[in-house]
Amino acid sequence: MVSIKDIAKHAGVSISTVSYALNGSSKITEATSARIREIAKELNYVPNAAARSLKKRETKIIGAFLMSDYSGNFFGPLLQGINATLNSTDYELIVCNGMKSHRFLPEQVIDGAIVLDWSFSDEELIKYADIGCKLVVLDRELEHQNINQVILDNTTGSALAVHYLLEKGHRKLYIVTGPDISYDAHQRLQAVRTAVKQCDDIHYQEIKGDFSKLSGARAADQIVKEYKEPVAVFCLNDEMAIGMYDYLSTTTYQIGKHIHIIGFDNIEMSQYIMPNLATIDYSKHKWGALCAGNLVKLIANEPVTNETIDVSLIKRGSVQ
Amino acid sequence: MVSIKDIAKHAGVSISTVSYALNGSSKITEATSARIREIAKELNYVPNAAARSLKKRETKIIGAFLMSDYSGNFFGPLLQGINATLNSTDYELIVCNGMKSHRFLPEQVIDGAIVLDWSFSDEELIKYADIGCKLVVLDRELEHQNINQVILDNTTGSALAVHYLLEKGHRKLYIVTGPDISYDAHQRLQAVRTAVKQCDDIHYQEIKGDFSKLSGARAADQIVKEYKEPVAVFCLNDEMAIGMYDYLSTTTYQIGKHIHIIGFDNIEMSQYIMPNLATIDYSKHKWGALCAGNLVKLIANEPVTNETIDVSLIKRGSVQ
DNA sequence: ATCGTTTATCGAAACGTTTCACTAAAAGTA
DNA sequence: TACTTTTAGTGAAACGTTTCGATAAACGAT
Repeated sequence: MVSIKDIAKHAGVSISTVSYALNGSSKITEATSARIREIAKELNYVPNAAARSLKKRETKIIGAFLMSDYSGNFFGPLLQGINATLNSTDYELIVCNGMKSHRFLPEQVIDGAIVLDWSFSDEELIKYADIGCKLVVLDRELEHQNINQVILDNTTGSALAVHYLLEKGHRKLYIVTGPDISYDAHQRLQAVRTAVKQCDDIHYQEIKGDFSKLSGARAADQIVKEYKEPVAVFCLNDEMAIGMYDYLSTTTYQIGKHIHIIGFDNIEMSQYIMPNLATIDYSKHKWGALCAGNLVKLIANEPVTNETIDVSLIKRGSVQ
Repeated sequence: MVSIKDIAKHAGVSISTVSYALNGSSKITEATSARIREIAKELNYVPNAAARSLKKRETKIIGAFLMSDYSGNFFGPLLQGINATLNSTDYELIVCNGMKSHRFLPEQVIDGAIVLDWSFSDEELIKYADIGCKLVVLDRELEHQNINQVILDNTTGSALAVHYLLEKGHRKLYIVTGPDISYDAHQRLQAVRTAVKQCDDIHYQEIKGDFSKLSGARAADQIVKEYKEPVAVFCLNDEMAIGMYDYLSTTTYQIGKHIHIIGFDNIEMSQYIMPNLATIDYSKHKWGALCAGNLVKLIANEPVTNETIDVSLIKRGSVQ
């Protein structure tokens, strides 16, 4: 592997001169600078990232830690938003997943991270922040010098969904919950309970879910077994709603007639399945752009403030 | 940041002893080894990745370079397959995208890469392979000591699709092509031409596409404008077929009746849209697992052979 | 007791950069 | 001319590891 040292030898200058020249320092005269660049190109020189980051204590890489299964529907637009912002900086993005890559944070493989991943505990993230890691969290609230939050307005979202169902006259409500560790699931559920508490003439029942299609299908199974009259179901994310569609397509129950369903997230699929899935929408692109921008500022020690992403109701055929 | 040096000081030993101890060398007596580990834990020591990889010339990270827009439908299962294999090794995966991260290869940020990304030219990849990068390519053929191929059987796939349409009695065929730079698009198109050449009683027409939904919608627009009798369309990927669905839903033309459509890839969405999209399937999970396995072997300088992934026809309602 | 072996530890070099402090020559100033 | 200032370049230390070769102590065998 050709190093700066080889270039120095070829050019008959010191290695520091090469370093300065290659980094465009004005200390070096244009003539030698050009000659050095020339030689570097000839030798196919490429800087060694490890050496550079060892010395400079930065890598110009930021990581996105996303919940683990790459079920892309949800993350695609978010990552696009992140990249849209990052493209005008000198940072680049890597997407990480799985417990093993947690090491990237303390080992300084990356300069900062965007976290939407329950496999990190709050304690773990704080530990990393304590040793200087810069983090933007999308799925929890954490007050720390080195942590910024950009979170969804889950509370409003849930309220919108529940009120929509009530408005439509539904009085028999099911809710399919999310995993216990998920902050979003927790917030959404709390808001549902608050909204429901205000009406006393309704039948309300919670079914345990975990944000997966499969758990949505299971919930549908339970609902079908107990079925007596039309019901409305609020799935705490679209993925579970789709699982419910899957299951119901094997039965005679019709969505939008016997069973009314609303989801949360407005993933791409929700406007393709039939009937289209009513849901809670928010701009994933904007979310990504915002968190990336904040992370870059955080790394540069510029002031940043926590943000909340607005949500809105999307009425579609699955709720009549 | 606490380093091995701090531990050495605290333990009253040399830094080499600490290094050996932490790496579990048998040279160090268990007693001191334990004491050193103890101290390391107390001080919250974490190794510095840059320093280590500078010295060891490896990072234990492998990169997946995927075509750039994270439209997850396609890549999700592939990445899951890759991770399934990698989980039993000491490598971990990062997903990279965009021109900027090309640097990861020559700068030795990663030990190897899986490439499915037309933003790399063949020449560029060969240049990297020449300087020692280990690569598995999924979207081209490249013979090189440091490159392994795991590619799709596009030819069979296209033939299956065309014959299916012919079998169903269709004689007016459209094909929506892919981007010029894509090897897959190219191979699929060639196979279509070969298949079509064998029949002389058919009307055959190519429409330019680029694998995006939008280009599918545009193609649909053109087809509708020329419409006289029922036609069959082979979109070279599912994404474009879905764009076609989008467009046609704004018209009175019905899929499976006026316009028959088959795609390629069998992405998740294709079994949710109505009518379900006929397509060419292959196991993305297996594809991922295979290429990851080969890459790990390649890095370890074990022998690997190029592979081809089998494809199969999936008949669905979009073709009658 | 003596000599060779093994064992536990250490010192120092090396990986490829960046950057501070320095120097010699050139240029500017009075 | 004699002085200061600027310019262009150099040397060496440092970043945090790993690892080779050396060393001293402990151990066995004779």
